[in-house]
Amino acid sequence: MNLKNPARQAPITTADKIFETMQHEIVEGEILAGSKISEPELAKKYQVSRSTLREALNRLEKCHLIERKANVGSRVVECSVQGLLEIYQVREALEGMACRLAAQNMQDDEIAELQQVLNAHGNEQQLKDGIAYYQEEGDLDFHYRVILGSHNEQLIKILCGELYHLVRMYRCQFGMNSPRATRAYDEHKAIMYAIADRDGELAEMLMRRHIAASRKNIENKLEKESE
Amino acid sequence: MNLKNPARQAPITTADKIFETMQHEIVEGEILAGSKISEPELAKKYQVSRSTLREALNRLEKCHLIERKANVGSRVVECSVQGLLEIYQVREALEGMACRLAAQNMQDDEIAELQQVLNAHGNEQQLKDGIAYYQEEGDLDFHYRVILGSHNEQLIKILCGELYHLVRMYRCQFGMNSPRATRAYDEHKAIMYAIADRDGELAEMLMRRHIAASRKNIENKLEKESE
DNA sequence: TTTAGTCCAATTGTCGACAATATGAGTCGA
DNA sequence: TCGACTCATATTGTCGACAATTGGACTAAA
Repeated sequence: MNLKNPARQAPITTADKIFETMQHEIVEGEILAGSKISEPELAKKYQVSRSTLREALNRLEKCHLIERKANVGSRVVECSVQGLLEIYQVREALEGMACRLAAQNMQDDEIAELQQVLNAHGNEQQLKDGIAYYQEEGDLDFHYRVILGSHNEQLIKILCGELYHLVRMYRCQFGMNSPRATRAYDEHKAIMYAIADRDGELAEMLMRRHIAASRKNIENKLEKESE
Repeated sequence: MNLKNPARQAPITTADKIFETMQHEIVEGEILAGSKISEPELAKKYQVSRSTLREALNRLEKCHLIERKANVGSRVVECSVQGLLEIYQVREALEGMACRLAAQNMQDDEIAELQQVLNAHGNEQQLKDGIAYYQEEGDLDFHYRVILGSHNEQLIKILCGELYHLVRMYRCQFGMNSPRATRAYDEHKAIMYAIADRDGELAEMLMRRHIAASRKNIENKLEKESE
C-alpha cells in the first residue's frame, strides 16, 4: 500500500504503470542498485514495447533513480554513504526554506490540519510504541504537509516529485527504521509551533537542525555497523 | 556562442541536438512561453521522427522548460512574476548551501582560480563599464564555480542541470541586464573571502543575501515598470 | 437559448522493424 | 606474453504506421 503522494496524478498510460512498477522495485531493491538496465530484457518482462519502456525509463531518470549514457544504456543509481550525505544536505537546504515559507504562507486551516496530524501521530505512537514503520509514514506525512504549505510550486516539484523516491530508496536500502521516534516527534511539534507563530526564521532553523540530526544519527549508525 | 556548462556533455545523438536547439529557442523566446507544443508540426520543422522529438521533449521537461499532460500534450512553461519569485527562493536555499559546502570542500587551487576569475572580471568591468552582458556571463561563471566547489553531485545536478536554463529563460524574457553590476561584484568578492577563510556559515549567509538582493532588485524594477 | 449528446478530425500513445553504435572474443604481430 | 586490430554480436537510437484518446463542431431536445 503506497502512501498518498500529493504531487503525482493517477497512472493513465501504460508507461505510467510500468514507471510506477519499476520505481517500486528499484526503491525496494528488487531491481538491484547499480545494476544495468537491459531494454529488451525488461520490455519482455513487462510485456510492452521498447518505446513504452523507454518512456518509463525517462521518468525514472527524472526522479534520479537511474542514469543514462548515450549509446551505452541505463544503470540504477548506487546507494553510497556519500550519496546519502549529499541528499540530506540538499534536503536540509530545501526543506528549511520550505518551512520558512510555510510559516509565511500556510492558511490557518492548513496549520490546524498539521496540528491534527501531529496529535494523531502522538496518540498512535503511544499505542504502537516501538513500531517504527508507522512513525516513518507519519514522518513523511509531516514533512509533506510542510513542503506543500510553502505554496512554492518549484519547491514542491523538486522535493515531492524528483527527490522523494530517492530518499525512500536510501531509507529502504540502508534499513533505516527511525530509531529516534519520540525525539523526532517532539521536534516536529516544535516546528509546528514555530509555523503557527508565523516565525519563519525559527521554523527554518528548527527544520534544518531536525534534518541534520537525522543525518548524524544515520551516520553514527552506519559507523557503528562498520566496526 | 554558448558559455561553457560543466554539467553537460557534448551532444551525441540527434535527439541531443534537437534538445539543445529547442532549449535555446525556448530560453530566447523564439518558441513563445506558454505556447502549445505540436509534436507533428515540430517533427516536420526539425526534419526528425516523432520518436526523436519526444526524446528531446523529455529532456526539456527534465529541465523544467515544458510541462506534459498524459493524452493531451506539452506546453512551454509560463514566465510569471510569481514563478520568478519561486525560482529565486529555491536558488537562495540551494546556492546558500552550496556556498557553505564550498567553504568546506573546495581545494586551495580551486579557491585560487575563483579569485583569479573575480580579478579578471574586475579588470574587464572597468574597461567595459556599463556593458551588462559580460557582467552577466561573469555572474553566471562565479555562481557556477561556487556550485561546483560544493563537491555535492546532487546539488550540482539540480542547479546546473535542471534549474540553470529556467533561470536563463527568466533572465531573457524579463530582460534583466544586471543593473547592479558593481554592487554584485563586491558581493562576489565578499563571498570569495568567506570561502577562502573557510567560514561556511558566513559564506552561506552572504550568498543568500546576495541572491535575495538580486531578487528584490528585480521585483522593484518590475513594480516600477507596471506603474 | 441552453444543454446534453454524438460524431469526426487531429493529436498523443504504442508498436515492430531497421540503422548506428558499443562491447567483447578472437586473431595477428611484436 | 602482451598489445593492438578486426570482426561479429548485442544493445541503443531512429523511423514510419497503427491504436487510443481528446477536443470541438454539429445536432437535437428541453
